[in-house]
Amino acid sequence: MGKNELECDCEVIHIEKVEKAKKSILDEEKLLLIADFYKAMSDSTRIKIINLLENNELCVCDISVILNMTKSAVSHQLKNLREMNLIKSRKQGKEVWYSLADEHVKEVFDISLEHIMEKDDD
Amino acid sequence: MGKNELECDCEVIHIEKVEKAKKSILDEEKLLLIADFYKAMSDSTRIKIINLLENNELCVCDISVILNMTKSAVSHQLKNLREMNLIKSRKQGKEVWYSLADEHVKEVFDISLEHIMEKDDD
DNA sequence: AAAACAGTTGAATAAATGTTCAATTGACAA
DNA sequence: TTGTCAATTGAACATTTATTCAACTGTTTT
Repeated sequence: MGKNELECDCEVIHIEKVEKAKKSILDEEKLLLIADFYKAMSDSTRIKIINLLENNELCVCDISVILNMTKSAVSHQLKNLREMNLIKSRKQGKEVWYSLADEHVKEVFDISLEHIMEKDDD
Repeated sequence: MGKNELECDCEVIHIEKVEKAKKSILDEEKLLLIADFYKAMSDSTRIKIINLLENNELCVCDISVILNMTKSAVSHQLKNLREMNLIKSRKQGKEVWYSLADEHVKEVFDISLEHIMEKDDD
């Protein structure tokens, strides 16, 4: 009685299954990092940028022209991607050149592309 | 004069780089699918659900108990995941059992976990 | 020093998204 | 049939997020 630690409105749960599942849960912190990692790629503008930078180093202006967006909008999204360590930048004079941070990003992108293509076959 | 096809406020672009980059762009349609795929995993509740289902088949009630959320909130997110083909369900009596749709999901999850762990080392 | 330009930033607006709440569906038990 | 419970649903609300706009940095050029 008193305050139930569960906010769930369930009567019956499968105790053993729940206990087993609880053991395989990752740290909340890690899960949040993973969610943020995906969040970085979950926007169409950002995924287009990643696609562009997969094999190219480009400046903000170039990306803006290709995506037909203002430099401001692109810059905001580049900031997002930079903060998530998905891309890196290099300043040269007035320009800032962007490229992917590492091979991991490419790997994940490619695997999800496979996933998408596979679903297309259905 | 006339309507410029570019909304970008740039004066100078790097034509060759831009042309080369344009050639490697994937179909807009595919890019949107990939973004949506990531979107499905970009929420903390949904990523927790995926983590739970990685090695377990659970019903809505179980998940609600473990995540300490209402069945309604969980059900809404399960619907999202189902519509994105990340999970599948099986009805048995009054209960609905959920599990991951296929190995791809697991793969992508594991690779991004690696990615996160690697960043931790910095 | 001043003008010009690439890029960034913060605040405001507009759009998308997650959770809550109340009502509903479908399966089982009495 | 009636009641109960697992699960789903739609609408409302609250929060997050993307883009726009205007102002601002910092670098190069004149």
